[in-house]
Amino acid sequence: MGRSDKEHLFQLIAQVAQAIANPHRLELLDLLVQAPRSVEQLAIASALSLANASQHLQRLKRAGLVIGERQGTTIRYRLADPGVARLWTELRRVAVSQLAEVDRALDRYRPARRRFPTISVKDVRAGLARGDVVLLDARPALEYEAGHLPGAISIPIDQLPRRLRTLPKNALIVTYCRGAVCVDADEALEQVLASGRRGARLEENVAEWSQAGGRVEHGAVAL
Amino acid sequence: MGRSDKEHLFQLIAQVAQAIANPHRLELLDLLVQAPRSVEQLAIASALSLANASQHLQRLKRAGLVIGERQGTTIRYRLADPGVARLWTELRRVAVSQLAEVDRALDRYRPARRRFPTISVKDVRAGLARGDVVLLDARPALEYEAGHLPGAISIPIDQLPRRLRTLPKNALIVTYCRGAVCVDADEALEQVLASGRRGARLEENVAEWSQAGGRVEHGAVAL
DNA sequence: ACCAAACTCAAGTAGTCTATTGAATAGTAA
DNA sequence: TTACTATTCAATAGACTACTTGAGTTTGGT
Repeated sequence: MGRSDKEHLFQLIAQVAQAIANPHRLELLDLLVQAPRSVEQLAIASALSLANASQHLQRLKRAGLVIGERQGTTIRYRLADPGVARLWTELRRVAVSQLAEVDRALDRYRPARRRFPTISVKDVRAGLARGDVVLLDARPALEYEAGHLPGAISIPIDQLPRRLRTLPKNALIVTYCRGAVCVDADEALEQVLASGRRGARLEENVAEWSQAGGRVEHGAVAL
Repeated sequence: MGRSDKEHLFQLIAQVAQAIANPHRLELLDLLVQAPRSVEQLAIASALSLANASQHLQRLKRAGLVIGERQGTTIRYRLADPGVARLWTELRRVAVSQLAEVDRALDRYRPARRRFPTISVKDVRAGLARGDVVLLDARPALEYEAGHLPGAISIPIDQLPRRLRTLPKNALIVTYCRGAVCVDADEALEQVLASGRRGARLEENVAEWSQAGGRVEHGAVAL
């Protein structure tokens, strides 16, 4: 139990940090927080070459952050533990609050984020209980099926233009997506507001909702 | 708001992760979670050369994780935000729970950790309220002064042999130190138990106690 | 048995990170 | 001014990391 044991311990913990110390691997994690996926799906979603995505995923696997399971001919990767989602959330929070540069990058990526109203988890819960809030999940159907907020309806952002008119006129339409580093809910909210409806954005994602004690529903899109 | 803005955003967040992706910088952070210190103090405590410690600290500063303030001739580094301590805690938790290798390294660094009884924050609170628990802070006095659990007494591990007899015989002696990656509380507990007293170790450190809603006391050693 | 699909592996190059050394700077004290 | 202390800076060699390309492996279908 000397210094070399201590160094070894910190060395191992640092290896986990190294695994998340790469922008592409963070994007892969952010995708996997939403839903398990195959290597090819992940490569496409993150605009990586197949071999590159595979290698990044293996690095995450070696660090114990994700698990890859063979399902017939494909390999399905998923988060190894909900703690991994918490780690990613905490990293994002620190980065956003401590580096002004990250805040500026967020403004560039999500130019509308300060213009639009936001709403808290607590107020959404109350609104759902009263029945005067409609929760709109703007993510791809795949992610909605893997887990969504109770009572949320699935309208992937690319389907919203033709399904906008099905939304009630008198409710508050609350949009959400993958969370702080995702624009889908912003774009959905833009269309909602442009249609004359009232709306707000929930900043949290499904993982954060769940961490805040919220129940998560699974299963197919209700039609 | 295209892919390049998204890539830039992930790039910046990854820079924060890179800052913690080094064993020496993690050790520096672990020290700074306990108390602010000068470059020289940090270099000595982490067994780094002065120039090397300085460079690592600057990297942490650039990532917004620590702040360095000139105080006369020395520069005092401290955590930039309590969120940084949470990030380090979360990283440690994920590493310990997901990598069996980390668990083994912990066993080597803290061989007694499974032999000795542990106690939860909740039970310590109750025991303190009843008055049948003595809380022993085994860290250096500097760290005790920067913040300790309410009612804890300071007996740095190197002073324990000669102050052991001042501890009551009939109370439960609960030891704590910097947390999961620190052996001081183990060593203190070993001596406490060897003296025929009852004892237990608190795994949490001051930062985690505080995150769990506990109050933290500041100020000099009570004699 | 053979083929195709979905991944993984190996090797190479360009780029990045680390620790050390010795020099430079900013405050303090005489 | 000068000397001294605490810290930072600059340069460098050696060690890792990332992405690409092309070849290899495993599974399922025909």
